[in-house]
Formats: sequence, C-alpha cells, structure tokens
Amino acid sequence: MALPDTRTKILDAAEHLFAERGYRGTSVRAVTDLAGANLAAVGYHFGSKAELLAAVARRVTEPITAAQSAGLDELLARTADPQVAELVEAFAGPLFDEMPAGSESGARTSRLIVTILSDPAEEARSWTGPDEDTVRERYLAAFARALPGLAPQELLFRMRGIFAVTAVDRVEVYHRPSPACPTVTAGEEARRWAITFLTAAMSAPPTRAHR
Amino acid sequence: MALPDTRTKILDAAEHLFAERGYRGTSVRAVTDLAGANLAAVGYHFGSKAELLAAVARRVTEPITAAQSAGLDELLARTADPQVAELVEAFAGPLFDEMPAGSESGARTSRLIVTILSDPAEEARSWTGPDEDTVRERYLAAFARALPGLAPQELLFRMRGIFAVTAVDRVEVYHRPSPACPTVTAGEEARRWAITFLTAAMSAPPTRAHR
DNA sequence: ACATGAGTCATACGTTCGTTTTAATCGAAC
DNA sequence: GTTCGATTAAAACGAACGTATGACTCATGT
Repeated sequence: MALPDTRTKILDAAEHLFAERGYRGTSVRAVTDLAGANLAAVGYHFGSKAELLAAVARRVTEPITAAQSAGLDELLARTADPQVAELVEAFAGPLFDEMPAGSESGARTSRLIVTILSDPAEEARSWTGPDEDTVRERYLAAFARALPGLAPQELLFRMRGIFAVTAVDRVEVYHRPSPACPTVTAGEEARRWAITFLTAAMSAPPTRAHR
Repeated sequence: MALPDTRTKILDAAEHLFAERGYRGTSVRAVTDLAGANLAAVGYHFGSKAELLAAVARRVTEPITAAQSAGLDELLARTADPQVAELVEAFAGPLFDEMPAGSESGARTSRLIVTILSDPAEEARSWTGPDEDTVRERYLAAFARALPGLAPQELLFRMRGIFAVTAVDRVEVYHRPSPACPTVTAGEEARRWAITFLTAAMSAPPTRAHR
C-alpha cells in the first residue's frame, strides 16, 4: 500500500483524537504530533482547527449517510410501504457498521459522531451537509407511512431516540472499559440488540393526548 | 428570600455555564463573572475547577437519584414484581422533572448531565457517587425480574438505552432551537413520549441468539 | 540551468487559561 | 477597641493554546 500523504495522516490522527478527547480537548499540536507532521500543516491543509473538524466529520459521515440512503432505496424498490423493523434496520444498521479501514474504527466512528454532536463548541455544530437532512427527511416520510396515527412531533421524538441509542451506547462502551467483557457489546451483537430495542420502541402505539 | 452567599452564587453560575458550553468550554473567569464574584473565590471555596464541577454535578444528581430511589421504594412496597411500564416511569420520570428552582432549569439539568457525561475530559467522568450505582443496580434487579429470559447483557444494553433517550433528547432540543416550536418537546409531553417509547423498547422480546 | 510552486519546517506572537500569591476587608469574640 | 479567623479583592504567574510568518526543500516544466 502506498504510504499516506500528510493530509490524510492528519485526518486520521484528528479523527482518533477528536473521538477520544473531544474537539476542545484535542490540541492542534497533539494532532500533528500523532500524525508525525508539522504544526503548521493543519493551517496549510485545512485552514483552521474548526475546518479540520469539519473535514473529519464529513469523511466519517459520508459513507454512513450513503448506506442509509441506499438501504432505503432498496427497501422502497421492493415495496412502497416498508415495515417499521425494516426501516429501523436500514437506518440504524449503518451506524453500527465497521468502517472498511480497521477493526476498532467502528466504535471509534460512533464515538466521534456523538462526541462532536454533543460538543457545545460552536464550531462542532455546523458541519452537517444537505445529504444528512435529505436522508433524514426521507426516513421520516417512510416512518410516517408505516406508523399512521402517530403525531409528527412524536415521530420526530422517536427518530431522535434512534440516534440516541445507537450513539450513546458506543460512548458508554468507550468510557467504561469493563475489564470483564470488553468486546461483548461491540460489533454484531449490539447491532441486533439495538434493532430489537428500537423496532419495539418505534412500533409503540401513539401516546394518548393528555387530559 | 435571603440573598445567596458567594458559594451558591458560583454554584448556580457554574451549573448554567457548564450546561451551556461544557466543562472545557467554560472558564473559571466566566463563572465568577456571571456569579458576580471574584476569580479567586473558586479556588477558595472549591479548590479547583474540577472540584467545582464535581460539586455542581452532585447538587444536580442528588435529587434525581433520590427520586428514582423513592419511586422504586414505592413500587416495591405495593408489589414484589412491578411492571415494566412502572419501572420505566419511576426510573426515567425524575430525569424529566423540573427542578424546584426555576422554569427552564429542567431542560438545563438534563443538558448538564449529558454534557458532563459525554465530556471526554478526565475530570468530568469520575464524579458519580455510590448512590447512583446502588440505584442503578436496584433497578437492574427489578427489570430482570420483570423481564425473565432476557440475557443480563442485553438488559444492560437496554438500560443504557433509557438513559440515552432521556438525555440526548434534551441535547437536541438545546442545540437546535427550532423557531417554529421551541417548547413543544419540552416538559410534560416529552416525558410521556419518552415513557411510551422506552416502555415498548424495554418490553421487547429478547433478541434471538445469532446462528 | 533555473524559475516555479506546492509542501514542509522551525519559530514566534498574542491570547486565554487555571492557579497562586499578597494585601485588604469584615464580623464577632474578648 | 483590639485581635483574629474567615472571605474577598486585585494582580501576577507560567503554561498551553490557535494561528501566522518566513525560510527551506525539492520535484517539475521549460
């Protein structure tokens, strides 16, 4: 394999460190040190630390969004009204998938997403592209068809729940490395548990209006 | 009412700012400025920024943990085997309750919890006391009785899901102030939606072992 | 041969951070 | 009325941060 250029080495290092320590907890110096690059390389290749974060986020999010979109396409090609379980699997599945690169990068990816999303820093919040919104809206429409009678706002609440479960799970795994069973919840098992959990949750009857 | 002393004024300001900007994003100076106190007061009253965070976290978490514990006590006094829905409500409910102080402090509280929990900073991770663990284990046992046949690890996964949904919901509300309906998901409605969502999720049949 | 441009490098700048230090202030006990 | 412990005030410290700058390297095109 060809040795990676400085730009991707920085990207890799930044992804690792942002995921582990957060945006604010990661200094540009730490990134360039881990990447074996010079401090000024970040400014040269990305402009600023915030733009580096955006580049990392884009690289991580892109294949996930693409897989979500393709999964929905496949579903809709088969039937006009997919079942809730199918939609959940198509939407949440890619969030559990390993990246093609390494073995541990799957957990790292989800960790990165939630770390970024929950980071209160201003720069960490405005990196989503139009693709993410498009996919989200398409799934929203599909879920709305599969769950008639559910108020749009409760549906929105539930879709947030999907993301919450998939993301926060990984954070906990990352934060509390239980020495007994480190990889039990990682990988395929967590994926299936999550789909069970979320399918049941999404399929719940609408909450009755209060009073 | 008596005007609060410097210590509680700092505690209040820190709670507000930690919730809004995170631990790393909040400077000690910002806290003391908002509190109308002197910079050195933090060092004097709390020792360090990290210990200030711990004090804030304790103050926020304590009543929630107490309410969770009391809720379970009430349930167990009535019946030896509470239903899943009752357990979910007793466990997740307090996370949605408003604090006695103000109107908006409810969302701020949950926001604080998840901000702290998801903060990768070392100081932000080791503030939980033994009470939290005790309550968690008691609920774990109660859920295990209510959900026979569910593997312990899948049950653990699901309990993480409860926390994920309640916490991340608040983050999203905080992060993306939708101009159309700012307070729709806040308060009582989100609480009932969450309980619907989580009760269905917890009650799902166990995931079948793969292969 | 040599000018060009992208890439890399060491270094410095200005700012902000958490913490510490020293002096001033206040209320109550004697 | 003085003394003393408890707080607050103001200033300063050293370290770490993001960023900008200018020189250097070197393959490439002519």
